[in-house]
Amino acid sequence: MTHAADSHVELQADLGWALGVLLRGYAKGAQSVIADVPGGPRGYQVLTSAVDGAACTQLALANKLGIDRTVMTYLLDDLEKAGLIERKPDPADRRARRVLATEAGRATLCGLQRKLRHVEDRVLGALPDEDRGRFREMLRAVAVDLDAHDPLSDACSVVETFSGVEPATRARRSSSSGRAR
Amino acid sequence: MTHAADSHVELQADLGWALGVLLRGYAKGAQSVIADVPGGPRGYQVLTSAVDGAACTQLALANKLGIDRTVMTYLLDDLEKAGLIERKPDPADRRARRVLATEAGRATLCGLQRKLRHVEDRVLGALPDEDRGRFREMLRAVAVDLDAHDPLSDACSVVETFSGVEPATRARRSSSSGRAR
DNA sequence: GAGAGAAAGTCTGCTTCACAGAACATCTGG
DNA sequence: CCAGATGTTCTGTGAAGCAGACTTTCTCTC
Repeated sequence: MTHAADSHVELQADLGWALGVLLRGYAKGAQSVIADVPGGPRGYQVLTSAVDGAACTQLALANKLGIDRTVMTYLLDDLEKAGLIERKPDPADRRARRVLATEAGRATLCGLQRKLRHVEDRVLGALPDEDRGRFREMLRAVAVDLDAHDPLSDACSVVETFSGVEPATRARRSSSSGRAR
Repeated sequence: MTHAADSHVELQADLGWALGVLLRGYAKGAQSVIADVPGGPRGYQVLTSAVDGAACTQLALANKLGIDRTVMTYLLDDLEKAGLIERKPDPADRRARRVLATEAGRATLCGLQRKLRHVEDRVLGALPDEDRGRFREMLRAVAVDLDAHDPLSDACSVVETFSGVEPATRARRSSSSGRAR
C-alpha cells in the first residue's frame, strides 16, 4: 500500500486541487456553450444577474460578482452591443445606470441555462443519480454561506493562524524574489 | 414567494457560480498560509507533486497540473531558489530533469497541509460534520474522474451540442467585437 | 554509425488583461 | 452654494501566459 498506489493520493486529498479540477472541467465543457456570449463566463454571470434583477447598478453588480468596476464597464459595453442588456439611466440617481436584460437577453439566457444543465450533468457523471442531487445541494449551501460572509471579515479571521501575509510574491525574469507588494 | 426571495436564486442554482465562489473562498483563506511559498497556489501544488514523486519530469508535472511548460520553468526556478525542491539530471534521459523534493520541502509541505486542513474545514463550515465527510468524498470522486478523462476526448464530445466553438472572443478598447481567434 | 526527426527544457517577444488612479458627472449634507 | 462622497468611464502601467525559436539530447532508420 505504500508503493505505487499512493502516488497522486496527496494531491487528491487537497480540497483546492479538487475544486480547481472541477472548475476547469466545467469551464471546458461550458466553453462551447458560452463561446459567443460577450465576456465569456463573466458575461454569462452578468446576464444572469441582470435577468434576475437583484443588483441593478453597475457597482452593485460588480461587487456581487467580484469583478472590478472598470472591468464591468467594458463587459457591459460588449453585452449591450450584443443586444442582451441595456443601460437605462436611474431615475432616482442620475449618476447610476440600471442594468436591465432585454427580451433577447432573457431568451438567450434561457437557452444557455438549458445547455449548461447538460454540461453540469456530464461533469458530475462520476456520481450516481441520488448522490448528484445531494452534492448539488451541499455545494449550493456552502457557496451561499461563503457568499454571505464574503464581503470582509474572512480575511481577518484567518490571519490568526499565520503571521506574515504578503500576497503571494511572484518574481519573474531575473528579478530577485524579494518584493514587498 | 415570487417577489424578493427569488432574487439570487437563478445564480445560486448555477454550478459554475457555486464552484467559483467556493474556490475563491478557499483561495482567500489559503492565501495567508501559502503566501511565502514561491509561485503561490501553483507552487504548492508543484511541491505536493514533487513530494508525491509521481510525475518526475518537468513536462509530466506541467501536463498533470495543467501548467504551461514555459511557466513551469520559472516556477521551478523559484522553488529551487527557496530550497524546497531540486532538479537532478535524469540518468536515463539527459534531456530531462527529475524534480525532487528536498528534506526542507517535505517538512514545509507537511506544515502547509496541516494549516490548509484548518482552512478547508472553515470553508466547509456551513455543512454539519457528517455531511462534510460525504461532501469531501464526492468532490474527490468527481475530480478524480474528471482528471482521468482530462487529457482530451472531452473537448470533442461536448461539441455535439453546439456548432461554433470559437474560444470566447474578448474584445476591448474600441476594437469592433468581430474577431476570429 | 550518421543523419533526420522528435522531445525536454529554456529564453524572447507579443498580446491580453486586470487593477490603480485621474477625470467627470451627480448626489447629499451643512 | 460649497465640500465631500459616490457612480461611471478613461488612461497608463505592470504582470502573466502563451506561441515560437533555439539548444541539447534521444531515437529511429538506413
